Amino acid sequence: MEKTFQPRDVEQRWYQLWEQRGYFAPASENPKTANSAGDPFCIMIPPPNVTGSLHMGHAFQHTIMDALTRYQRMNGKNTLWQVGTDHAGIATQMVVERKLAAESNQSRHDLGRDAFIDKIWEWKESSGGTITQQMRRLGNSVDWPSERFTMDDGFYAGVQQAFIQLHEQGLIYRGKRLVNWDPKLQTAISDLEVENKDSKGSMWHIRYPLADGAKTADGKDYLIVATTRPETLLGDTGVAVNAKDPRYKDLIGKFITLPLINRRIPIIGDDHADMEKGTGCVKITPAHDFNDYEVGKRNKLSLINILSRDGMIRSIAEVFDCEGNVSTDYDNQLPEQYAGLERFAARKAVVADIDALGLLDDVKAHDLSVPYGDRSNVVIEPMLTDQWYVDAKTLAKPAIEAVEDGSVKFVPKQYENMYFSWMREIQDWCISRQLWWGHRIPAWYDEEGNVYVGFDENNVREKHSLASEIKLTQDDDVLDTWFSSALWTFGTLGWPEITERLKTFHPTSVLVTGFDIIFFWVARMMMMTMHFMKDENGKPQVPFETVYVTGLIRDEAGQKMSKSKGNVLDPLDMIDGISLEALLEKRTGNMMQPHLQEKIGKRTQKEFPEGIAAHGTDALRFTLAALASTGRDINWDMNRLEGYRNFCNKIWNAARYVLMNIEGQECAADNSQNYQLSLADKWIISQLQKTETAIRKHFDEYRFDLASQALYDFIWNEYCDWYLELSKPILADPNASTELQIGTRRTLARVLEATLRLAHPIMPFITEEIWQSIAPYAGINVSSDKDNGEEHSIMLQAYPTPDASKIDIEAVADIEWVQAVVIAVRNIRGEMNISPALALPVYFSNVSSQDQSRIESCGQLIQALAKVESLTCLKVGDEKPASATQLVGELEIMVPLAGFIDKDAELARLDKEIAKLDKEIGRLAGKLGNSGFVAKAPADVVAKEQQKLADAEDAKRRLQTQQQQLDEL
RNA sequence: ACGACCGUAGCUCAGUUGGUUAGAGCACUACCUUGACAUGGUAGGGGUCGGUGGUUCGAAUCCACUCGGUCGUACCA
Repeated sequence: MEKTFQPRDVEQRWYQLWEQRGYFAPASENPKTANSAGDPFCIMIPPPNVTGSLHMGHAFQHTIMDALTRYQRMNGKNTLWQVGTDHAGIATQMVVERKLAAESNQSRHDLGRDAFIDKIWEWKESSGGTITQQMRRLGNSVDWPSERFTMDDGFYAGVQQAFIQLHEQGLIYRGKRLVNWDPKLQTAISDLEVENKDSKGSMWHIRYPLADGAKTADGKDYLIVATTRPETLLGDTGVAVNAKDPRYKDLIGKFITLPLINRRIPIIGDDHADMEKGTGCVKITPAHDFNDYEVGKRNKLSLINILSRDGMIRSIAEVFDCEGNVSTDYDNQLPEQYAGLERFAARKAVVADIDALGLLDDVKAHDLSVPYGDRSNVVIEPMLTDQWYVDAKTLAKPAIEAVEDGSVKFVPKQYENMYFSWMREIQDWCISRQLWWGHRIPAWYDEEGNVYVGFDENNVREKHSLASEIKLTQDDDVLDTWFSSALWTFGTLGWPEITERLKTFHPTSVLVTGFDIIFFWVARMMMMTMHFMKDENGKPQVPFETVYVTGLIRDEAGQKMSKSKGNVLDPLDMIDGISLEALLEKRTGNMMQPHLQEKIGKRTQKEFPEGIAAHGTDALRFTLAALASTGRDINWDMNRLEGYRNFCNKIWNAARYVLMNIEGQECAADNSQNYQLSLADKWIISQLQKTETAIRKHFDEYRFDLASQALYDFIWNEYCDWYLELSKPILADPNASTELQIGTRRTLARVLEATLRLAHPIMPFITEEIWQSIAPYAGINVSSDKDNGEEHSIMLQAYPTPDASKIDIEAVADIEWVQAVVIAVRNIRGEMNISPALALPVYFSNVSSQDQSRIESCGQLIQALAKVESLTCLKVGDEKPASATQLVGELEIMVPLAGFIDKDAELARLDKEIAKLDKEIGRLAGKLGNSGFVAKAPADVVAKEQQKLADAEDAKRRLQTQQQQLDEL
């Protein structure tokens, strides 16, 4: 074995082997294991965006999913980790558009829809594999042969089926509504994709002249409305006042002459107008504001759309009545000076013209939050368009109940509130998008505008008995990407076909995802799945039983990782390492905002002056697991990664030690040899059982941080620090019995072997690599026997199960005593600055019979671990040498001064010890002196405290005696 | 404005239903190349658990208020 662990050498070798041998497939589909396949366990991957590459958040979630999958696979479950990618409508379309523009200076319109979609597929074939390769590097045990893509034929058919069925059931409808419109991408987006940003703007107060000579109560011939978007006045169809407002209530039913355009619009009474707020008068623009839209509907106001789809002022407005039908109630001519003006330029022009007319009453600075498209980063415009909607309220009902009654559980639980709050106020879901890349809406229109829904044109004609001469055209729009990913859990398993997999693995077991997509994805999967999937009794099936919600991975300063901040870390760079030059290129090359380049470069240089060292996949995974306390964001810490890389090396070297000592030696692998277990053997075996219990519990409770901690603690602080050291004196002792040495070798091998299995779900590679060498010494045959098809991998071994009968309480107590004595001697050595090379004579006094027998049975261990030259027990009455003293319970441990201990140093050390005890005694005495405590605290607690006080007082007394004696010398 | 979460050692984080002297890793100090490992060993230093008040015999833990931070939702004529 190499002296240090070299992850690069082992990782890919094992991954390829696992994949080739089909170890990731469900046991039920492997002829060798089909009969013994246990209960199903299934995780659906949140499909990564096909345009993307894996970031630290993926690495984190994938580590958790893989750990769960491997853990359950080793527990004998029939496991499936279903993999796939999402077509990511807008994102992918934008990537390919940009590429097209860069390469041939063409737009997608130059190319045409079909040719453009071909381009996307080409691009997907050539670059869509990035993620899957990265997942292989992370060791993810996903079932590759069944990988799905949301635009695959089978999945596509499922999406169409879902749409058609929902439409037939009246749960999908088409309507003219206000939507969030992205003028740059020219599509509707959902309000979840809108990001509200605070900004400083103005509030313009505008005079609206009253028509027909009407006057306000105080004699004015105008009303004042306030607005942050003055250009929308071109679309005003009313002014609202509160019907209770004494200032204006008499004006209700009268009219305003809209400035600039001389449109005669009614004054209406509506509660939307708040008497306390502003002037009490509100301009109503139903086609360009969500609140006004509702007011308009209530008051039967017309809708006037003044904007084109790209956010320019139209020359001719679109006028509709309150039902959305084309109307001639108003003149559709808009002032020509604004025609074709971009909306923000129009704002300026309108304000200037109003001012010129003397109608600008006031302008005030105003803080407001402005909606931006999260992809396009332009201001979103409420826009009146025809769109398809899902009746979300109906679908949400059972989905809410499933969480209420515990059919679906969130971990941590508090996310259920977030889910409820959204689901209970859910609005109908706009599912059409004006894009080319996606699932095209399976709806056709005849020339009268009648809609027919079906799988394809023929199917539609047949279904509706349409003559072949009737011309049909398919809807141009595609479905929201989340519509298809809402079908993910059952669509990937073959639905609408009822496949074996669907029957076996649905509902799935656990969903691992970020809190940021609970609304986007989790809630929608709940709605769709429960609508389409029913069990044999017709009861809706949930998509998954548990939702494990992860936090975000942030940088070390708690900042979100983003390209524009230049603080993004690539998980593969943690694994393989990267030079500073390459990292700089990665962070600053090909930037959308070149002006940030210098800042990011400097920051990177400062943070990683040497680049990043290679740490290996196992260290990365262990770090992520160790930081995964539930539901909390993680501030990434390179130092922890380094610490856990060292941990990998520690395991490696422990294995090296074990192999060095068992190779070519008898270790009772097949139990054909007699062996005897030492106290140390029994102790480490006991500790192993406890660790197994703890780690299983932690996995079952999704506490990967605690599982990692328990593993780390056992391997480093028990197995390496103590057990390996305890094994040395036995193996090195020429007088030790053969049986005892065999027992030690056997324990070295078997405990390590079990520990590797314990660690495997988190650290798959290093455990497999070592396991292959160690397992034969633990009685496991690992050679591939092609004839009977036997193949061995730690992946397919059983997860360790604790055996309470192997816990030897006495051995544990004995070794803990040994540890205490060894630490006592080491403490003296350390505090007295005695060279570790120097073997010390040690005296014991106040020796109980139990101490006596322990000294006899374990003296050799103490000598070896504390570097002690001789052990001498003093009898009662024997004169104690002048020495440095430590206490282990009643037992006094002494290292004589002669030769190596400075008297003053020892006196000072005793002072320190006594001061510590004094503090303790004071605290305990105070507590026990409190009558309330003694009277009310449980008896065992009081007794415990009393014992502690007595022990501390006794220890103090003896240290003081010691101090006195020393002082008198 | 409302809600959720967070605030524990220099840094990143644990701390189970209230009950040893509040833990870990990294960093720090001293000593050490000892035959698994210097990506290491041994010993040590470091925290009034954001603040105030309360409940309790006892509070990092429960309650109220408060300060700071993150996120979400709402409002924004």
